Amino acid sequence: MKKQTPTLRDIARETGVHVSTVSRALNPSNGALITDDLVDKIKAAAERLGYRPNRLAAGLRTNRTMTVGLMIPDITNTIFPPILRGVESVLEPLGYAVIMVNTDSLPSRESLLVDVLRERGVDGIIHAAVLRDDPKIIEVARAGTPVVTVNRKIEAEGIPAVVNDDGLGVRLVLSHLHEQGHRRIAHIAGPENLSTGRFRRKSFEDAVARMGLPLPPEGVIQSARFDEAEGSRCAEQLLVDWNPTAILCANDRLALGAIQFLKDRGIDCPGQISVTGYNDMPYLDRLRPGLTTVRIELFGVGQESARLLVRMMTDPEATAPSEMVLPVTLIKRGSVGPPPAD
Amino acid sequence: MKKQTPTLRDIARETGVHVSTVSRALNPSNGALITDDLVDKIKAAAERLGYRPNRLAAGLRTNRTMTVGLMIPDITNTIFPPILRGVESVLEPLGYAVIMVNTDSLPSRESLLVDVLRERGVDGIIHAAVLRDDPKIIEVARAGTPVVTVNRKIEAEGIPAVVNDDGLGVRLVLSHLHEQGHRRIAHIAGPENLSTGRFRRKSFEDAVARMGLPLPPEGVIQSARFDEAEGSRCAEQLLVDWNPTAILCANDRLALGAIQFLKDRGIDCPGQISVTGYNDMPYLDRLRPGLTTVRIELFGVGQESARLLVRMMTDPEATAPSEMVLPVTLIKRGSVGPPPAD
DNA sequence: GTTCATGTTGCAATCGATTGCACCAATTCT
DNA sequence: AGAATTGGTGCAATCGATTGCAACATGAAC
Repeated sequence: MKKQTPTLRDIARETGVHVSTVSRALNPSNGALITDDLVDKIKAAAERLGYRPNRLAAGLRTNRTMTVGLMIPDITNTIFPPILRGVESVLEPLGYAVIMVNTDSLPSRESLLVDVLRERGVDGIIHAAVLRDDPKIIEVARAGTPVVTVNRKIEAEGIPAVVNDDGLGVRLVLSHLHEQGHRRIAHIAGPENLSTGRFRRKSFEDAVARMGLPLPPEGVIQSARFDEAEGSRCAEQLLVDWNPTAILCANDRLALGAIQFLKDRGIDCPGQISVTGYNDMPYLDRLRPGLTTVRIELFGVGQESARLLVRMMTDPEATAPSEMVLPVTLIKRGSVGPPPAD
Repeated sequence: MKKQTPTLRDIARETGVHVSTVSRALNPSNGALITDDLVDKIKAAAERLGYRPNRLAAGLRTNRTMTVGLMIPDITNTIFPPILRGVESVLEPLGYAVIMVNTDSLPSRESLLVDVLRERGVDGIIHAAVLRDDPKIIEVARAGTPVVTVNRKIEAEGIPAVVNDDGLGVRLVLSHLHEQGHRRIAHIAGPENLSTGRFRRKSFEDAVARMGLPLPPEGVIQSARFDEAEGSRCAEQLLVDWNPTAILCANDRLALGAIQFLKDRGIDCPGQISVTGYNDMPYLDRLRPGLTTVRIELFGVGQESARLLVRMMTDPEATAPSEMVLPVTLIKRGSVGPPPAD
């Protein structure tokens, strides 16, 4: 009843030649030249039988499966779907499939999932969930599997990274706030174990210092996670410890949480306190107030990382750029206004 | 430099037994019993060498790759990430990996992507992007690959489907609108080639008829896509052709588009026209007005479909239920109010 | 008419794990 | 004590595609 999928053998029998000939006819890059007539005949037979190559078998022999692994923290986080589509947009036309896994930013899961990918013989890994300390992926990269990191980078390890220009993004927001007249600008920083969190914080502190603005230790609050609840908590903390006129948040979700907190307290945004986000999640323009934020190139980041990986996979000797920085854009909406007239 | 990953052979050499023994020791279900001492010794050696099974090789022999395919229209559509996580939450602990592909609801892509999955020997497919006419997936199912459809179903084909109770959802919304006093209720229907679109429309028409409400042909507008632009277009059309006091949209994005259109025209929602959505996308509660909608169980749908698929994959003889209907909830927010006092 | 180059195809090993079967040893049964 | 059972392990074929090498045919060169 269930008919077996046809193999090279079936085509060989059908056309009266050897399987190796069929293999070469169907895959010109494989080796010797086959007579045009024969090639046509074989291709016709393959078509007729509905032949589909068995990538398991090919992969076993060649060590190339035409599948790549994509590791992200959590696909329900709105910034990742566009990245995935970007990755797919370059890999799929080339014949690659992608196995995606969610690490939830848990080291234990990450380690486990790397194995899941390796067992399936992925040709390379795009890693968008890099943690501060990440021995496993480094080991994999050392063992010869091409690895590209996205958004976050592994310090000092020769693994290429595709990132957005976070330094610029933070400076753009800061300048905007400064122009509006803000001087006491606080920061809700992202989790310490994520390089985005650390890097944006450092960019903030550097830029603030360079602009000569005041920044007491209480002016920066460390969040534990990139979510709304943490945003609310940190905003409250800020209001207790300091009295900023603006809060620059390390991402949109923290900003949404902060704004929610202000609203609950009856504090007007942007009337009394301005708030900014980072990433430009979808639908942010429909909120009240619209969130002023930094747009990063998600799709582009996905594309570039995939292109980089393809280069590494196809030419192991190619020297990959260690870092690729994509531009960012400041998106002005309603959550920023001039500070209250004291 | 690049060290080869260890194989069964390496463990066999290390422990002085035959590879088949190693295989059996590491995989008890495989066959005969091995002495406990030997098992321990082999496991220790495997651990020490950092052995990871090569699923390609195993899959080639057994026809089971512990990989499943997940087909969705577009992961950037917010309803799909939770479904994916639901699927993953049951498959991953069982050792399955998932290859996800985006069809963009294009028949050509769908057909191609089914092949992408089959070439990689997936053990089953969860299909959340079923089109009205879908010969390819039917063929695959007939050939013996377990297939489960999600949200949308293939009529009359014995392929089990996991769906939300759309009939109930539509009735809940309609009753709510009716209670608020609405009598002229229009519908922006989803694309005709998607079963969600068709089914919700039918549910709407049936329920409206049963409630004895008026429904001229102009009261239902057919959208071409589930997106905001279509929502706007259809809303405009409705206002030209009829004058409803409420618009029941086939999904949230259509509703958002409709509301945006009303806002642009200076028509108050819900003051002059009430609007409802369907699906309960994230962040809808933060919009102005908050969107009244139907919450469907996305994560749950993912889980159930995965459970169903696992059953089909592990026990080919098991009779799968043809359909599994999950409950829905009406979520009341600000976009619905009483109709204007004429 | 050999010899040699060239082009085309077949042969067989290989990738790593699984599994039916054979085999041997230790135990149990009669 | 000899036969039969059981438990534990090895042997070798197998899954489907790839690929180095051998083999052959053809035609050119001398």
